[in-house]
Amino acid sequence: MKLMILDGNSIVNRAFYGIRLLSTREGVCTNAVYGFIAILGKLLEEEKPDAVCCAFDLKAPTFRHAEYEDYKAGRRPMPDELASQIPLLKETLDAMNIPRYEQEGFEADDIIGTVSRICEAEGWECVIATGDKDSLQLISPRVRVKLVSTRMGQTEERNYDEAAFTEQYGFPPAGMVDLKALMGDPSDHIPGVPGVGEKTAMDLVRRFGSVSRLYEELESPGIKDSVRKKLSEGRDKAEMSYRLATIDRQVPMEFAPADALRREADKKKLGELFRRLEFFKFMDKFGLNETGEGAKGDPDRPAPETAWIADGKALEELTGRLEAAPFISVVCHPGLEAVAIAEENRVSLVAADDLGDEYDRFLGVLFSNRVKKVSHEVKELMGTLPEAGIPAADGFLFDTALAGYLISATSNSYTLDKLAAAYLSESIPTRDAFAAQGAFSALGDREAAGRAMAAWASAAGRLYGVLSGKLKEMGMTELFSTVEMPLCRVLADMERAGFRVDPKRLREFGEMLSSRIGELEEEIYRIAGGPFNLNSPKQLGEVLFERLGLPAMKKTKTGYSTNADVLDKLRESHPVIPMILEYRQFSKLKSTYADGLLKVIGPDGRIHTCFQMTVTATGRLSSTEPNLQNIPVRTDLGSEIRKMFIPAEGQVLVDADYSQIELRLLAHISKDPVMCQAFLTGEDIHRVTASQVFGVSQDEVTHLMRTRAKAVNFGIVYGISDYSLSQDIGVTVAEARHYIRTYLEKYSGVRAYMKEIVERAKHDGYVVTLMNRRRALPELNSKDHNIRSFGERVALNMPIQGTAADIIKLAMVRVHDRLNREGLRARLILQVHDELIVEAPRDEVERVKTLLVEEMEGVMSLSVPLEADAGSGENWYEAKA
DNA sequence: GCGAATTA
DNA sequence: TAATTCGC
Repeated sequence: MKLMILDGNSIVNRAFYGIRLLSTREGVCTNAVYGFIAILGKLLEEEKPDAVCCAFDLKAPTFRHAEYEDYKAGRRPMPDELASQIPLLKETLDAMNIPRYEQEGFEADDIIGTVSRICEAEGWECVIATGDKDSLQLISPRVRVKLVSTRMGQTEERNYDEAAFTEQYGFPPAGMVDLKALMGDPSDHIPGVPGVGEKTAMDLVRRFGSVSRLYEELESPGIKDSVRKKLSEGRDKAEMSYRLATIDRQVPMEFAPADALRREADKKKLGELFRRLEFFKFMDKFGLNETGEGAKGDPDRPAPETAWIADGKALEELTGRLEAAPFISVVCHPGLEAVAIAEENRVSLVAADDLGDEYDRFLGVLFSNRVKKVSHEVKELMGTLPEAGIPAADGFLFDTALAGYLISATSNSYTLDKLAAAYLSESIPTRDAFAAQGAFSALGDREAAGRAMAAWASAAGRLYGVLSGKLKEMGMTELFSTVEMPLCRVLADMERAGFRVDPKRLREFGEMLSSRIGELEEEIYRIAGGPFNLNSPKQLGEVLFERLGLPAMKKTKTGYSTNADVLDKLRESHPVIPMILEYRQFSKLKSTYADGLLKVIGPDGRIHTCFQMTVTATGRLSSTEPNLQNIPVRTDLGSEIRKMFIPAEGQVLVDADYSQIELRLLAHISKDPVMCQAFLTGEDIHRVTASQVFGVSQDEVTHLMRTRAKAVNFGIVYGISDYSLSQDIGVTVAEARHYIRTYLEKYSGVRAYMKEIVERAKHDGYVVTLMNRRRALPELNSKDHNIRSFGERVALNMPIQGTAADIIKLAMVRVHDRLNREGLRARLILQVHDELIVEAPRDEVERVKTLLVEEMEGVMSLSVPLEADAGSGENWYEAKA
């Protein structure tokens, strides 16, 4: 029989320092518990012990403190982020039915020593899992030690039995105590013999076997005089150290190995705990995801009655109820082969195969404005419905993903199963359970898919109650229903419309780039003295800083930095540098833009980006597959790409953008008189800033001053640090700090705002935009100065950037609405944070320009005007005024 | 500062 | 995964 005993404190420590900080969406730190469970799982799998238990230290002083007051005095206190996890870990072990032992006056090691002694006595094999070497002294024919370490989230371990130990140390395990008695252990504050280090101590233990023998034979000629002197002077210390280092194997505790025999975990408790800690991976691993009693948040709630709608009569009844219900929730199979509809306490499954033509008619009613629906990822649903002949789905009350995002904008996913776990304490299948291909084909398992869809529909309906309550408490109901929900339709339409590109010109541009890239490559290899992979920063670094001997200025984690900043400083040092910079620019344009865009042109000759509504922490949208929000504009060559974005035949592109929206919002929010004045009189804000910061009149502002002032404005808006600002404008950190200080002296309203917003954020734990969009800021309470500073910059920046996001989103909803209402054929096709692009029939251009400017400027009335400029043209480059 | 894409 | 570069 085999027992495994874990050194709880030691392993949780390794886990904590070996895994980056993780926390739940409510900010509870979980990395140490997570790591502990991962390690435990691995150990159990490898060792398959018959019994498992865990030993912990207690805070109370031990017999060792009585012996030696400095004992462990030098230990750094446990960080709060770890201390808070210890109770969670103990709760986890309890739920797993793994006994834990702790004893006042003793350390975990003593408990381990005692447990292992009892095991030996009873003929059990004992495996000690720990991160510390202290336990190595316990090794015997029946006792092994597994030394656990974690590196970059990977668990590594070394096994020590008698043979392995003796091979490594050159003496038997018991000598470990003698070794420590001589060399000491700074981490435990065991003094050892002064002047005797590891080398000497190892040698002495190997030769004499033990401290007592050593002192008996102290006069032996084999000991150097200097060492003999140290030993004889340090005898007291050696003896005390010996006692401190010796593990007490006689802790008074009731223990029998059979007490720790493995038992099944308490699935209910463990499931609840893992849900709370958001350990969804472990839930699968521990089999806690089956819909059983243990998985339900509310055991009193009866499972909803689920039925397939198999005939016309049942369908008719359902249809009748839908229009009468205050709301229902809907989940669709991605191919629309089936839908699940949850009412208050029943779920109906409707499959295309069962109903023929009636199914399509049913979908028509279901997705009309007459049926009020809750669903998940409404924009995506709106994107698939046109394929089923429903181009204008309507009547969506609530999107659970969007609500989840507004409630906590910094989570990394808002899948329905995660929302159900977080807000209903309920475990439901993931989307794969029904979204897989072919669930509704002849060979598919439609029952299983139906069950999963029913679970989703039912959860979505209940999430509506919970999440809408939270939105209301947080004051975001209006933002949700006047901005985010309506935006689903706007974005779905924009995605479907797409942006036409000119593939011929794009290809030609790519070919031009290719040939220049080829020339550059050849020339660079010739100068560098041989070919290498230019796209590999690692190889480039080696060539530049080793082969060519250029001075390396910056390093990255893995080697030399070769970014544009670094290379630019080396521009004059070697003729190859400008070529590399040019190569970089060209290959970026070619791979990301020329080739990248060609790959995603649809059969309609247009590019359909996908707007993400739940990604950014500030409330902005993001754009993927492809990202149309980072099409080049800054350089002449890059902006060529914009000439390939064109309108449909007979149409024109209209482009409108906000002028300085973020700085205007800063002026409005901070009420800074100087900044407000600048915007009210229509001055050049960067010039004004330069004149303020450099203390000159506006006509005396030089180009360099304006550029730097612009960077400072930019820095304030994006919340960058003094360090990043110094990098940006190429001055020292001290100088950058000086600019910021002067800036805040001149714009004293901004300084006051900064102070106030940080204080409020600290108090509330979050910041909000003008429309009450929220971002939580746990960073402000960090003990790490860098993290706290980051939190402070976010506190300043998010209300500004987030309000800009609110404003343009509302403008989009209104523009979309007005284009439709006024019967125009013009369509919104793209948003780039402060810019809207509309494709308009030639004869609508002027009306559309006016409409865009009116709606964009009229979103809100602030203490400074919101200004938008519109232009038009035959391509994006031309249209951007 | 953030987010996306490409490349090794 | 890390480094780089594009946009706002």
